[in-house]
This record gives sequence, C-alpha cells and structure tokens, in this order.
Amino acid sequence: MAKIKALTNGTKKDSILKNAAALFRKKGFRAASVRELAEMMGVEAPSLYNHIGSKSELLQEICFEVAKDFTAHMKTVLASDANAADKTAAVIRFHITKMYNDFDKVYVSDNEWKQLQKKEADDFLAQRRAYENSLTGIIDEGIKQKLFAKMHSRIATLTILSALRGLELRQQNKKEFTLKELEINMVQHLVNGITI
Amino acid sequence: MAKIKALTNGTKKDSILKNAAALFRKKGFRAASVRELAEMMGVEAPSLYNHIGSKSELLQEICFEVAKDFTAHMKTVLASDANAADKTAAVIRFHITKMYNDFDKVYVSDNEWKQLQKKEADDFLAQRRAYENSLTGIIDEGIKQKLFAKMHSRIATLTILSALRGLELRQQNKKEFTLKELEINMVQHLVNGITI
DNA sequence: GCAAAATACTAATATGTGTTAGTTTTGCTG
DNA sequence: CAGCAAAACTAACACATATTAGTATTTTGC
Repeated sequence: MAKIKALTNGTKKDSILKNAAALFRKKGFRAASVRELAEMMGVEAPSLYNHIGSKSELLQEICFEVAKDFTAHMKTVLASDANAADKTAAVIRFHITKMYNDFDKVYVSDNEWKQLQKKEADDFLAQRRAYENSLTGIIDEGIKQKLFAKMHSRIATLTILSALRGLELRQQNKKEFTLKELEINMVQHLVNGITI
Repeated sequence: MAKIKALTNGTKKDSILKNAAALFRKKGFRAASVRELAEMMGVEAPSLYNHIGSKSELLQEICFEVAKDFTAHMKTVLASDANAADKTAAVIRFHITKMYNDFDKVYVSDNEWKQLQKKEADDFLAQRRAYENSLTGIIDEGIKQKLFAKMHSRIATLTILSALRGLELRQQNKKEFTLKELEINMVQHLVNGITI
C-alpha cells in the first residue's frame, strides 16, 4: 500500500540503506530482521525484495561504501605535502566528521563487518589493514623526522584508530559536545601524546 | 557420552563459560548457536541445559563478571593516594592486562552487551557509565592539580576508554607485541597526550 | 554394590527468519 | 484511456534455533 519514499537526495535504495544502517546499528545485523526493516519503511517484508537482493547485500553495501570513503580520504592525505603530525591530525578529523555525519553506517561498518560472508569479510579486512598500514607509515615518517617520539608505531596506530572507532556520535552526544570540541580535544590528545 | 570436563582451576560451568566466550567473540552472540557450543564441548546441545539456564544467561554471566572486575579495580584506584596521572595509568594498565588474560570475555562484554535483555542491558550500561564517570573524576582532579592540561574531561575519558576497548589481544597480537610494550606505549600515548 | 543424584541422549516442539511464488495494485507514458 | 512496468500484497516454504520432555546412563556417596 504505502510506497517507499526516495530520499530528497537519493534513490529508494539509498533510503533502504539508511534505515538498514540505523536498524543494524541499534540491534546488530543478526538480531535485526527484514520484517523490522520493512516496518520502518511502512511496507511488507517481501516488498523490499523488489529493491534489494538480500539482507546480506545491505550489510555489504554499507561496509564497503564506508571503507571506500576512508580509503579515498587516506589517499588524499598521503598525497599531500603536510608533515606527519598534520597528516595524522587530518586522519583523525576525517574520522570524527564522518562519524558525525554518517553515524549509523560508520558504526555498522566498524562493528558488524564480521557478519559479512567470508569472502567479503576477507576483502573488508584487507582494506582495513591497508588503511592501518598507511597510518603506521605516516607515524614512522614522523618518527624519522623527529617530530614524533620513538615508539612502537603499530601500537600508536591501533591506539588512535581504536579511540576513533569507539566514538559513538549519536544525537545524544551531539548535544554533549560539538564537532569542533571533539576535533580539538582528540587531535590534542592523540597527536600530542606521541609528539616530542 | 562424552562428559564435560571441568577446568583444572574451576567448575564445569566455568568451562562452559570459557567456551561460550570464545564462541561469542568469534561469531557474535546472535550468530553463535547452542549447538556449536555443545560441539565445542563434545556433547549434544540439550545436555548443556543440565548446566545452564539459557543461552542469554551465559552472556549475562560473562558481561557482569567482567563489569564487576573493572568496577572493583576502579574502586581500589579511587581509594589510592596516587596522583591523577598515576591513577589514570593504573586504569590503562589494568585494561590492557585484563584484555591480555581474558580476551574473549572482555571482548564479548565490550561488544555484545547490547544483546543482553533490556533489563540487564540497562543495568550493564549504568555500571559502565559509573565507571566512565570515575575516570572523568580522576581527570578533572588532574586538571585542578594542574597536572593535566585544561580540556574537556569527558572527551578525554571516552578517548582513553575507546582506545582500550578497541584493543584486540588475540594470540596473534601477542606475538606482535608484548604486554609490557603495550603498557608502556599506550600509557605514554594516552597519559602524555593530556599532561602539561 | 546399591540407591540416588547428576548428566547424557533422542525426539520433538514452538518460534522466528530469509526468501520465493504468484497475484494484485499503482502510476507513468503513449 | 489502454497498456505496461514497477512495486506492493498475501501465502507459503524451508530452514535454523532455543528449549522442553522423557528416558537412559554414568558417577557418586554410603
């Protein structure tokens, strides 16, 4: 009866993906049912299959869209001629902004990727590894330039990325602190912590 | 036929909990089945119900055991007369050690508590909030003592705890870096980052 | 060694889930 | 308005899952 509304900027599929991300975040991918997703959209469950291939497909698209965005940003950072500290700060700021603007999808990508089917999970993990390694490279560069203290660069990488992945910028938190406050405090904390 | 073996140090229930934690970590609570758990123990699924009340109960026991340990440790830290920086370092070290020794349970507690039933989830979250607030109190104390820089103490709290929760100290990582290395580097990173 | 308690097994149930089949309705386009 | 594609609906299937019932077997305590 009710029809799936397309987003003002985007297709019906985008609308489904957005709702799926919200649902998967709230309940977890396995606990979330296609029937619930359908209800969010005011539609019966089988109707969704006119628009999607499968439930897994939704998770895939969410995870790989997010991975793509982060990878693309990392590429521009690596190509810039900023010093290691500024590069690191840029990475941190991008994570915060992205989490701020696309909380559900980023959260799902970070926390539910394990529910991808094996092949996709492996692919996702490989992309994540590459991303981590890029940041480790930046930190190593900073150490060599004596910008950063001597340290275990891989541990520093994981510390930074863990701190960022743990952020949960839901609406509630947006009232507690602003985007700018977050950026300033976290960059300070995470970059200064390794700076000489 | 096969009987559930008790751990060398612990009851049969402990043995089940340990396997459950490993399984829940690997596949996620919802994706993990009682049958799989039974198989890990060399037993048919219904046999487990001679030892456990339900699948949910296992998750509950894991989550609340971990929460209790962290809360207890925080209490001793708060009672100590160390300064704020040392208190913060003690908290960080405890997280790392606990994750190192009890990876599966800590991981499950951190990542699967949302699958608790509503009442338990609320209780768990309240404990976590209280824990976070204790750390925020320590940081505020440090700021007042001019040990730490002026900052948004709640953001610093979340940064530190996120970084620690994101740690995944599975066997693989234990080869990559030692416990001591982790402690030194993460304390350095996370405490120095806020120290004047 | 025997009674009783603990614990295993098999069989079955109730429920929820993703998904397909088949059909009807909707809404655009000529 | 006719016709066609998009997309909704109802009904149903196939499957997995947690859990219970009922029974056999093993272990324990005397």
